[in-house]
Amino acid sequence: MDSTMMVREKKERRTELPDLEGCSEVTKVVMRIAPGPSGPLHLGHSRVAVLNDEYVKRYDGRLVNRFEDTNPEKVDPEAYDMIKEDLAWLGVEVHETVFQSDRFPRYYDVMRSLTGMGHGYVCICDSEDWRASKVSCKACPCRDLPIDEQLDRLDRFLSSGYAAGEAAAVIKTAIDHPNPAVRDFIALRQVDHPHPRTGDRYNIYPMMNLSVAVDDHDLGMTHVLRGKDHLNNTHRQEYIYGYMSWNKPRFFHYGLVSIPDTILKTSMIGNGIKDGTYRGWDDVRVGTLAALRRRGIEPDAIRKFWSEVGMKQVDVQVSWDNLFAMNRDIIDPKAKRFFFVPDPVELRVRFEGEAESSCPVHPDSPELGQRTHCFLNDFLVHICSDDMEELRDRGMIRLKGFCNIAHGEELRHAGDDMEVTRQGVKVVQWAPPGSVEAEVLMPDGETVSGLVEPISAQVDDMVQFERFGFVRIESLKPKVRAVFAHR
RNA sequence: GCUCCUGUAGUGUAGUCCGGCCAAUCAUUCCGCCCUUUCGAGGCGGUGACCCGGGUUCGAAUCCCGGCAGGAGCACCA
Repeated sequence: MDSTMMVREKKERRTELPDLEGCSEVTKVVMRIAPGPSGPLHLGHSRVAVLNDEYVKRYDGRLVNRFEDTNPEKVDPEAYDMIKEDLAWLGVEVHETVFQSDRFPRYYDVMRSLTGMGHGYVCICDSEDWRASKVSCKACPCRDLPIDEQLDRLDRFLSSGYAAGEAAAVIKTAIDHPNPAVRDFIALRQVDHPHPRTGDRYNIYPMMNLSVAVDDHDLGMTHVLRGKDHLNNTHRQEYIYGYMSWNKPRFFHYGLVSIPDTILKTSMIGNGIKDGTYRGWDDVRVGTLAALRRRGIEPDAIRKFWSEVGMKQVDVQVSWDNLFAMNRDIIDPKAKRFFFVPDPVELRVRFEGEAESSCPVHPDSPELGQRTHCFLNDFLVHICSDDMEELRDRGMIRLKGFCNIAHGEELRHAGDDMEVTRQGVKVVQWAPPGSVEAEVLMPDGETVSGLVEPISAQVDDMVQFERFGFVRIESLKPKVRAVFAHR
């Protein structure tokens, strides 16, 4: 029998997203990502960016990046560019960029229409009272005033005729809606705080349910992907679609993401930077894309990762192991190998004669050549203190690609018979003469110091420090500095 | 409290709509072994899951009912 028939073909790992419903019913798929510019993107944000981008590419659609900068107190002016960089790095192709802060008059117009149709009101009640009447399904005194009066109030409100916080424009849903989270919601509020992009030209700001519904409609969204924390917002926005007789996009809600021991909250990271806990947005301890980039995580690993997680409504607790495994698949074939010796100790070796060491730059790619070093008589190299202990305990160790070292009266070159490795002698990395100081920044923020052989790599390259892990080279001079990715 | 959503191995995921081909897929993790001058890669094998209880049915991860558990929302944040 043909032996190849016995071998079961390895199934390809499927990371394909399921088809998106409703794509056949529209002429052109239009989707969006809607970041709030309060900081750069983190791993959590990358999920919706990747999913939208994947679908838009699959269906040859259009992707809009809409900056949701409707809360002037939360906007970080630098975030606009940081987010653009993050998206570009991820390989997300944005066809159009929209700023909500350019569209305030449009939101006012829609609110006027809604109010004119009797679907909105301007409430001047104390906010506590308004909320309290809502939970007991009762209309506040403002809600049922005649439309003319509501329109007068709205004009006054829009021309700053009220003090900040005194009035708010509200959209009616059903005051006795069984779901308290869906009853009447605020659409416009007054904030006397300058906006990074519009200064003090406007002080009436839309709440997301108004601006999002208006924009999703105006920009022709066919499919909207969002976290399930927006489930009730979707219900609220559906009232606006209904009142305005707009076609609704299809909505999809995916579950929330958490990653053990990882901070994925922009505000928390921002605070940590302010109080000095973190060194910046790319501090390796945080979950920003900037930090992951610095650690040598490839955008394609992130894309594959989210494609596999998909869009289920269940909350997911994802683990770094899965992401790292995907990253390793990508970088392993192209990462040059070098010896890095953490916690180095001297190894003075008695030797007479000439020898040359030789290790492949990459074990699976011989064409990349060898790393070689020449030795004449007694020599001095460095090995890791743990391996020195092993040498003492066992009496022998092998310097990878070079020779065996025996520990007797003195340390001596013990030939390079590789048979010893079959007897359990450890093969270790070592730092030849001419090695330079190196520091590896670990994910916990600590630094591991040591020696690294002269390396033929460039800044930003991913390399593997043998028996240590994959690292990204951050600088080569005056000393080698690298950032740890994963084993 | 109210409303909504969801429950497949440690983790992620396939299967659930249209019951049988599911003694449940793939990946990762962990543990062995093989290979390899790395604790990387590769190969082989193993541990490990349909939340619980009823019902319908010849047959249920899949349909129905009831529990239970987890999550989200009830903001002049997004």
